[in-house]
Amino acid sequence: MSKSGSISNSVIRRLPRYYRFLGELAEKGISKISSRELSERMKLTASQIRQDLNCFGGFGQQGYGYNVIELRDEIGKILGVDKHRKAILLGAGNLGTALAMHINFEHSGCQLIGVFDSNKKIIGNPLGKYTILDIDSLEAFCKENKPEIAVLCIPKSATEEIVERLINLDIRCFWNFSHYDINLNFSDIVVENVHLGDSLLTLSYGVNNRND
Amino acid sequence: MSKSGSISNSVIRRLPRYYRFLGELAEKGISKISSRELSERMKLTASQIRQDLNCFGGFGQQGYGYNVIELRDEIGKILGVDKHRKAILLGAGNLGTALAMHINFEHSGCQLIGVFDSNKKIIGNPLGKYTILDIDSLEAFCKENKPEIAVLCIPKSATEEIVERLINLDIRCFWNFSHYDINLNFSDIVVENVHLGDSLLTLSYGVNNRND
DNA sequence: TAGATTGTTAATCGATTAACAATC
DNA sequence: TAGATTGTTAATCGATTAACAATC
Repeated sequence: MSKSGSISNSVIRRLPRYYRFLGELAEKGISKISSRELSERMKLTASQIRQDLNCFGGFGQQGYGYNVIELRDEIGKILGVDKHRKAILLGAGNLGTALAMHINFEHSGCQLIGVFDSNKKIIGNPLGKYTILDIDSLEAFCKENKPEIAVLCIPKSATEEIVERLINLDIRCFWNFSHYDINLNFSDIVVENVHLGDSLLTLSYGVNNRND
Repeated sequence: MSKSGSISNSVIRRLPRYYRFLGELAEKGISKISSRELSERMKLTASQIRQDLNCFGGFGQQGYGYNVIELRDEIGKILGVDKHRKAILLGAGNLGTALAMHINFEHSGCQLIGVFDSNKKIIGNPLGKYTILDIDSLEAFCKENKPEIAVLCIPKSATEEIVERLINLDIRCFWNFSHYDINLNFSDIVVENVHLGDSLLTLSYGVNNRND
């Protein structure tokens, strides 16, 4: 899909934001945009935008700029939003509930097919369009449904054991909200960590050093 | 507090992780660590650790290494975990609830003093140790309590207006979970964005390109 | 055609890694 | 003292920015 072998992480992390901004432009009915215009809206340089996009191909037209919808769709394809990869969510606490209810998995290339918890008091309860499943049925469920992605909203203490079980079930992709640093000796593993505690501490640093 | 004028963002973003790892080492009763040992546990280079730490001062001892508790405490001070900056949370939906219940604000230099929502049906309800306050009382509350930080767990559509109100109330620090890109013409503003949608798309890219 | 704007190469800047003298 | 490991300088690497020829 990409021009060269591998794309730098810095570029990849900017793609979702391009995708989002272009989507908003399209909604506003703007059909054409130049790298300069886009750079002003996104507060980055036109050079960077052109460099980033050219990692994947020449999506623009000289003298004109970029077609908003076309470019958005191309970036969507690069991100894989058109895919339907099966995902399961572990941990139906407040955070797990928030994600299951409000994250648009379908528009992000995923299909959330099951929500698990270990708390007998909530197993069987509805959670939006899901029913909370017993973590004890994880193995049976995965063998039947073969999810590829696990969303981890479980406490740190439970994570190591759960990750091992998930690895044994051939799950290699993790959206990790637990405080546990997933660190495995598998080469083709994909982990996206969202460490909210670290994020708040980063804000705290900023708050305490905002006149530097 | 810092040796030189300003510390690079890359360094700052690693500090919370150092803080966390050192805390875990301390809990395990490990009192001394070298940059090499720490680098192996954290999967980064010893050079980088020494460079990072020396942005703030010489915390180690040649021939010995670093005292775990001492170093942790120093990094804590740099991050401002000993502060008690007042914060308010806007939006008591699933995500706001998750944060109010599970984030340890006190250990991150903050003090959560109020939770607001606009939904009349939930105003007055308890939320952990808080009572959900009416967003209409935001101005009165802030004038009396003078919070410095706002945690935004509100929908994108509401964010622009709320941010303007918060700015007028002298709030300059934002932990932003809304999909709205805060982009203001104030120089001393601090924003930590947590864009969960972007995060999932980044994972999606990884899932779809994991053999590159 | 002239003007605009891309795609791409070259220059700059910053961050990471390596090396080593200082020193505990 | 000898060994270990830091603090710090120098070298390398990668990412961003600038410049400009290609071209619509």
